[in-house]
Amino acid sequence: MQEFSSKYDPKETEEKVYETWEKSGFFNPDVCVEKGVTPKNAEIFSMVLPPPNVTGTLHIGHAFEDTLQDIVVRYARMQGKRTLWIPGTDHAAIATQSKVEKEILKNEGKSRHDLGREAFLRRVNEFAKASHDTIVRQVKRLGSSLDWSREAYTLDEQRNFGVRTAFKKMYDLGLIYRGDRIVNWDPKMQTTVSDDEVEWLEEKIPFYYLKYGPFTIATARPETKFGDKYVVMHPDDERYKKYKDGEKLQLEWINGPVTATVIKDPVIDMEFGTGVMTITPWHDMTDFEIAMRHNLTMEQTIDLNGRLLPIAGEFAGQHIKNARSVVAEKLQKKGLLVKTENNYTHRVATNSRGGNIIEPQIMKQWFVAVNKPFRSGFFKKTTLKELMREAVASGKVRITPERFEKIYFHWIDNLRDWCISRQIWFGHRIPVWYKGEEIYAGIEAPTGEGWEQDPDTLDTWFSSALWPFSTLGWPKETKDLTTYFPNSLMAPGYEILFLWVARMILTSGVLLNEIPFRTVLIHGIVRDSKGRKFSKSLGNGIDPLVLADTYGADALRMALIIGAAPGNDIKFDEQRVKGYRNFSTKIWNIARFISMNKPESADPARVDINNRREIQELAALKKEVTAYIESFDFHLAGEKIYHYIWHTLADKIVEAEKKVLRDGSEQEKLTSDALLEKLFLDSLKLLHPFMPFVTETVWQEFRPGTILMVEKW
RNA sequence: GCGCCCUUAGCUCAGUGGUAGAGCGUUUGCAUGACACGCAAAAGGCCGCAGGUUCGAUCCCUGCAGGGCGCACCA
Repeated sequence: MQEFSSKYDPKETEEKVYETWEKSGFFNPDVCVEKGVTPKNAEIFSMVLPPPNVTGTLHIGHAFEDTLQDIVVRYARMQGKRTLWIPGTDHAAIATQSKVEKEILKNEGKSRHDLGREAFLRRVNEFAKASHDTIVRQVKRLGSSLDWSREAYTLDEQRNFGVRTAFKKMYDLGLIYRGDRIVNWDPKMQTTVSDDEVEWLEEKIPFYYLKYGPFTIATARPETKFGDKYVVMHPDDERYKKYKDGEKLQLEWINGPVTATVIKDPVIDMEFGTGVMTITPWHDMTDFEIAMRHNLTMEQTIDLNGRLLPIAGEFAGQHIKNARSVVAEKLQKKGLLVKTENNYTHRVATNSRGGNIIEPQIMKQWFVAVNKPFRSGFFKKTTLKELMREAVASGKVRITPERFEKIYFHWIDNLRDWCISRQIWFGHRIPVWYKGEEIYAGIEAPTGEGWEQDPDTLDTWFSSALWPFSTLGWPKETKDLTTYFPNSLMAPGYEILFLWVARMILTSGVLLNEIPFRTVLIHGIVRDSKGRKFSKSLGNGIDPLVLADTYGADALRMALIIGAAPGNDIKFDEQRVKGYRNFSTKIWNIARFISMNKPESADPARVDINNRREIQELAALKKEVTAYIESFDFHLAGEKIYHYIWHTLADKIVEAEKKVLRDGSEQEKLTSDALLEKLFLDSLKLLHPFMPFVTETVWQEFRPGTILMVEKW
């Protein structure tokens, strides 16, 4: 055994240890089988890393997420399971594109159009590659035991083939369609975004009461109402009983006389405002639905750049955000403004990627139909919505903590068709070609002249949705797919339960007639010490690598895990990392103590210690820790083992050993030493999933040539 | 509006149907065969409020208050 240095330096040792693991090949379950570490018929444990976006670097939330997973994976591996954990990264279409666009604009004053599609994409890919390399380095630094030989990227060749295949299959089933529907349009980024990517922000604005013929209507957005020619009220509203559904009225409006039609619809809230409103179906989701129900004509008022169209008369060409006050002014001049309420709380739709205001538009886009019945071998006749619900309701997929199942169902109930086409360049090109009126959807381009591919790309979540099986080689019937699918576990944060988890269940159900994973372990968000989210604008970011370098990745892992009950947010406090750094040192010093005081003739095999109380105590602890890990209560498991090592093993047993060394007989010394070493090494095993680096380092000092990572639990 | 969660020691949080635990912090000793990133000890809590179930509730139920979040969306 080597001499233990007086101080444990995590920074120095951790990188070396990771190299040892990588060289061993044991991150790859097939190597474990080949080398006889894992039996061929061992139970399977498989998982895919939620792929980090290639938009820069990892933050502390990734460190938390990766640690959770690494604990499960290391535990499974030590349990003797055939354990696979696949790494990868996500191209994150819109997020990455907008990041690069901003950078190029800032540094070179050029837009993506100045560069052109091809040159711009080259730039984005370069950026993505650099981010990827940084991310991989970071993930390794934190100790994640991933099988790098199977690394995937949501935008690589293999995954692109999967995306095209998925699109084609769902198109053939009638589950992907092209249609004119209202979508969330970001005029600044010039693209649609899905409902789940819209973020509603509150703002205080004036609320206008306007004279609309015999009615008074209330609105927060007079600047959109030029084309309003339907006036809607509740069928049971006594106040407006004398107006009949479909009745036509002549009235004076912003730019002159219009013919208005009365519509009766029960969505109207009689209590709100005056109980009457006019509708703008082209630019409002609710209005659009009313118009669809009553088969009304719809007219565009705002163009795709956010400017008013000729329908606005004298205001045509004005940007929508400047129009409100001038339109209100004109209304007042015409005597149409009844009153203004100030300080009205309004919710504005913004794009969560970039924060621009959303102006809904009716556009021809590609959608996934969630309410359309279709036939599917396993699920019989169903809809995607039912399929998603059924997978969880039946218990085939278990979401834990359980409360997230309720949230999941609630979301499904309110789900609308998913808009999957984006007008950005970076991403999977939609596998559809046009020639005049002809449309061709296929995995490969059609033969023949004159076909032109759809210029749009797919929502990034469309490719992420395939992740649990695209990483295993689907659509090819690979050995990996038959061996490792469905995945045992998936461990995402609750903020992507809908964006991602639900959609993986969807695609897997349609394309493979199977659930993508058996268990979903949901975790919370890491917040700063004041409870705020980490964000660039607040500048409160903490670099996990700086922490790992200062205190050790082990310490960072412990600080993130202990005190974090499943699914709960955690407030991050650097003090805690420091505390667990001290614990690493403690372990190092126990090792030092044992090696310094080892009797010359020590041979553990010669002494029988099986009946010792301490052995049974540790066995009981092992049982407890195991149960906690099995139930995903890592915070309890980690605390237990931490407490045992420090306050029992070090404080009690090591102290007792000192007495034996001083006063005991030769035989007592041998027994005591054997006992101590056994207890120490066994507790290292229990701690290994949590603090893989110190435990491995110390283990290899005591058991040269072996690797703790693949020792039996 | 519908739904989910939280309220426990100064701080951050675990936890259990039998009147409570950790880390950090605080106080007091201590250079004791590894460790001051340490050792030994201590102080500190009507477990948000009000009812109910129970032999017994911090834990289960109901209501209330405060805080957080999700969905829907109010024109």
